[in-house]
Amino acid sequence: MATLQTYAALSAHERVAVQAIVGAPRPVGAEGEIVGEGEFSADCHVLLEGQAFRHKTLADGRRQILGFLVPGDVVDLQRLYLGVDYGVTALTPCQVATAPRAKLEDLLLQHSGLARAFWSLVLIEASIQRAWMLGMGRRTARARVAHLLCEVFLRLREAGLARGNRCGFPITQNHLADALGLSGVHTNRVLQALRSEGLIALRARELVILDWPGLEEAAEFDPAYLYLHLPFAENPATPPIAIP
Amino acid sequence: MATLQTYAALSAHERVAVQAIVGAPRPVGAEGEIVGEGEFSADCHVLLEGQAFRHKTLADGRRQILGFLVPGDVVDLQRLYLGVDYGVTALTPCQVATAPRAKLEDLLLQHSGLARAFWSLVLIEASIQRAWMLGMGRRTARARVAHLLCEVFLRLREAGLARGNRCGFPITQNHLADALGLSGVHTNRVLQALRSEGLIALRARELVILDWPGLEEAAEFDPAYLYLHLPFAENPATPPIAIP
DNA sequence: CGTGAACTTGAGATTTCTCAAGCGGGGTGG
DNA sequence: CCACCCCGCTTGAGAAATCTCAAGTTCACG
Repeated sequence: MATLQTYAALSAHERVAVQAIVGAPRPVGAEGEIVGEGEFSADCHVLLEGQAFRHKTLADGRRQILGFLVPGDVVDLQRLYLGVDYGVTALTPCQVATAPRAKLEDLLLQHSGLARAFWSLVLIEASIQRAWMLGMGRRTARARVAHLLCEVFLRLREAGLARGNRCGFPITQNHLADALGLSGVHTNRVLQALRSEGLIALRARELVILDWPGLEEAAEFDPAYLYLHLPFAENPATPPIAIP
Repeated sequence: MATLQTYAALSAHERVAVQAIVGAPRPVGAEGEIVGEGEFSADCHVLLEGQAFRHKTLADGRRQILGFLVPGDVVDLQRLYLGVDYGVTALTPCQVATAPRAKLEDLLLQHSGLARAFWSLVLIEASIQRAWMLGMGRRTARARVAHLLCEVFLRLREAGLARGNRCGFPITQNHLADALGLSGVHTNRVLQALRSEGLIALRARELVILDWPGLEEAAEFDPAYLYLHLPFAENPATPPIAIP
């Protein structure tokens, strides 16, 4: 809800209308399946708490991660008019709310503010997908890794999950590899390079941005494609905090 | 319009309403810019005739093609609520219609059939993008090339631009390379392999599918993600036509 | 303390890239 | 009507990036 309101001013009436169709949150454990790959459901889902990722798998088991979800993201808006052709898996314990597809459709037809907000959500999702395509097709491994770290950090911060220049980071190196189209080994080596250059610290499921401008430069990162509505400063402060 | 109706039954009233806001078609020559990268416009555009592609470019000039457009596709639906973060370039001479963004938005709020049709368009576009991500991240060069050929052929056929097992193919090998995240040289070598295996013939801007089942297998292709509304047979016939 | 998942490291194998040069055909101006 | 030219395609060969396989190592957790 917080997220929806970011993309369009919702009237009190609209907020109530949404709450009226949303079912009780369902908890999903870490590693748990939020949506099975290709699974049917009469409900759309919203991630209220926790982090998750969307993925597709090839016949031989190779997996591609299609995106990471943070609290406030709609898990399977695609179901509004089509089926779902991917799976969604929890990275941390999650709370997932449901909304019946048909009722959600009615809501969008009746409330222009909601329609606008949901349109923005899909369009931004598509925009992020295009940024990933550019990265996988044309960026070096180093730039790709750096770019994804920038993206995840900003999105987590927008979701209120960062403290200063650090955030929880439940994404393993193999997840990163599957998201970037790299092998786990190579991803590991690139991360070590970024660490040794003093750009980041990453361990124990926590990411620390040590040099944001440097990381942005390594990634050729421009946050425009995320369409963030930054209530904070444009860039995360690179704080005068000593490396632990 | 033909395309829109594919995804939702439109009433006569709705069809008239769309036609009322669409401006005169604008011709764009081959290689011409339909939408400049990041360019502002108060109009959304529809490709009426011709073929085109969406692309993004990195600072050093490396280009990633994000998708190919066939007649009936909306060029920049993203403009409905966001700006556009890519360019669109014509592959062949095109006719492009315009619709003022604000009027299009009103239309979608007033006509549920239109809303449904346009929602389907974005959702399918996003689905295709995910399929490309899977390919770029996790498929071999050979499977990637084969997959794209399958996709383009089916989409052109749906647009009425194929005759039997052949279609015009204005996409150069460098375009394919930029779409697949490969180099031009390597793309060339993969195409030669597909030719020598008797799967395709590709020359003089025409693609001939010689062995559809074989090509599908090479690509691990499943057309579900295209959400085609095939009025024809499920698969293109692999005809008993001799290789020219 | 024991354990397992995640992370590291090394080394050789592949894929894919880059550079560089030549070929071909169909479009066009003479 | 034909020769020329350019763009797209083809080929070769060495270089670079990345992968795979196979062992460790570390650390959070029970």
